[in-house]
Amino acid sequence: MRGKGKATSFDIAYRAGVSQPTVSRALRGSPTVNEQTRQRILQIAHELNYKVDKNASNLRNQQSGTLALLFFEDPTQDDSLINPFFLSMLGSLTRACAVQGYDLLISFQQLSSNWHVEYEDSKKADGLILLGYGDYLEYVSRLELLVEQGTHFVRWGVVLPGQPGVTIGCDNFQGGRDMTRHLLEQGRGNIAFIGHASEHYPEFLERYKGYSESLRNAGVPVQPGLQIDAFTTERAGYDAVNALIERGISFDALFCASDLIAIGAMRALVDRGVRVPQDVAVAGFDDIPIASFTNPSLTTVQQDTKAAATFLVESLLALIQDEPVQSHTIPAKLMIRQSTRST
Amino acid sequence: MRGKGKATSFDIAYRAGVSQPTVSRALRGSPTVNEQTRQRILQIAHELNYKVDKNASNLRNQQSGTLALLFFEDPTQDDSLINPFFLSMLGSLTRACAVQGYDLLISFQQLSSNWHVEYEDSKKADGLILLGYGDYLEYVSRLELLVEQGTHFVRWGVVLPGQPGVTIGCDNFQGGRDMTRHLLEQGRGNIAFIGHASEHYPEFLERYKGYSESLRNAGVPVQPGLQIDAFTTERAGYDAVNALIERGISFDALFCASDLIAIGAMRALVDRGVRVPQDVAVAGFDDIPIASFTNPSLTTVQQDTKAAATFLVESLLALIQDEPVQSHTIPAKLMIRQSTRST
DNA sequence: CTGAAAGCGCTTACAG
DNA sequence: CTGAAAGCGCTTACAG
Repeated sequence: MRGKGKATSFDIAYRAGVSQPTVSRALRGSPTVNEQTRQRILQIAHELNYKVDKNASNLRNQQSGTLALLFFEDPTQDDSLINPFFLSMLGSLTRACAVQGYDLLISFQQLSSNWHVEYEDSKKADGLILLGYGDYLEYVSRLELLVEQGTHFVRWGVVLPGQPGVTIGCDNFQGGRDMTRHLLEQGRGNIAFIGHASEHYPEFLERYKGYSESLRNAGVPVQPGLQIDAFTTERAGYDAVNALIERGISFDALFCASDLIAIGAMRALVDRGVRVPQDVAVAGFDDIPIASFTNPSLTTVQQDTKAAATFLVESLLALIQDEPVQSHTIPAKLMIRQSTRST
Repeated sequence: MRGKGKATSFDIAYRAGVSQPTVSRALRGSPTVNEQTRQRILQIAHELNYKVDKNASNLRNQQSGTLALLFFEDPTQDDSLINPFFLSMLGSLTRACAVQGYDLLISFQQLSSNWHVEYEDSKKADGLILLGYGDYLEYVSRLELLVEQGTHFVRWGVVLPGQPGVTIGCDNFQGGRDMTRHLLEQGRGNIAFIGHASEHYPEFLERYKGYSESLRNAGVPVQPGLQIDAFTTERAGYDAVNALIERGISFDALFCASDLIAIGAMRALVDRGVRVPQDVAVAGFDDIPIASFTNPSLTTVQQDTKAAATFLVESLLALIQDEPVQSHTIPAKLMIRQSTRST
């Protein structure tokens, strides 16, 4: 049935005894095609295992039916260190795209590369989804450039006033606040915060601000010495806890800015014979799949990746259709497990 | 500088005072273009922020410059349960594609869908990379169909004789054998195997066969009661250990067919007050990033995802160029950590 | 070294 | 309801 090349709409037209444009119309569900004719065409298309050539239709339509996910990371990061949270996002995004009939092109970018000019221009994608970690202050200027260029994009991050483009994010502040309140309720008075708390990492900063607010509300002083920088890796969490202990800071709870940090932190505690949660409660952020299977299971803040992906994709498609789109914050949800049980 | 639409090669030709084909040649590095002319064209292209329209060039070239990663899974799987091992593979694949100048289109497929006919036909991808888990016997017939159709594809899995298509896989047998020998050397005599051991899941089966061989070599009888089915999730590992204990089977080591299973298994042991590794040694397979941060750190078998991705992509590109390609097995590497320390 | 021409496979006004 | 025509932006023989 199939010759050397794949069947084209001309092949179908020939067999159906109609013109090629009629085939195109029938296949695209145009209401102007006679129902019998359409049925015949669909039948033949099926027999020939015909698929519309996307390159041709996209060229003609000046679009691609594809969204590009640009996952960017610091150059220092290793492939295998990708935060499982982003994997969940990736899975959810792929599904959200499929629901809308779009393909997802994925590209891992170093922050150093010029990802911000590559994609839409080459017409491979109708819009960009930006996801990842790295120094916000370094890439915010690129966001401005994207806006200037008229590139369609959405990003996952913290919604800030005056920010270029559309951002979808979880309510990091609320998550940080709720978690800290929970720790206080469990009778913990010396809560350390492990993670960066600067404008370079706005998500972590928001979590820290939520933490600070809850402390203040409870009349507990916010001690700068209880905060220690860490990137979102197990290694960083491990090292941070050791550094904290070596500084001679005493604490009875660790609020870690991510689950990976928390897992590394728990490990450091255990290695020093500190019991979790009896001696020190540990909490994370993200609710990665492994969080309920650590030992003890990890109390954390859930970011709803399914909702996030749906918002990201729908917002991007709206942008592509020149509809007005607002940044949006998704509520965070406390997941209380064993690692913060009362003493 | 830029009007309503993006710049095309005609815009550049106009400004450079040459014909459009010359622009195309200059941009593609044809040696027949005058060097001065080329420089002028490159300069103008840069000024106009020109990018070749991939839809047009792909249509003309009858190719896409894109590889599609079809990640398939059982319908029961949840987005968030994707094995971190596949994330590592994904990261490595993306990089391997980038090295070759290809984009990677990613698609999550249910085993039930007809992923095997969608991609190459619609010219969105020049070839397919198949990755995932699920019942091998269910999809092997689809592989045959792919071969029949002349679809270019490679898959990650177990290399078996007479198998359709090209397969790249890790040496699961060797990994299983080495790990079991290690456990025996640590003085463990009652090693349970947690994971499916049937032809439906060839990777697990190979690991089980390696396990069996090491036992036999050591004169230890292979007891069917010491094997218990489990999919590759923490939950399955957790449940399997409980089932094993409730069956009244005694064991002093668990060789888990994946790290996720091992993590769930360790959790189940701890919940019952069994000490790891003092009472029971636990080993996994995959060496996912978290393996070195579990408590105790997890002894496991490393699959080299960077090598795997390189083989997969290079093999696929060779297939696309109609070069002969062989299936290939990559050595597995023992990673000994705390969870299997001698008692 | 360069240009005029053809064509990749589709979609959509336009005409009937 | 359907067809003839144009054109999306490129690449590559072919001719000079």
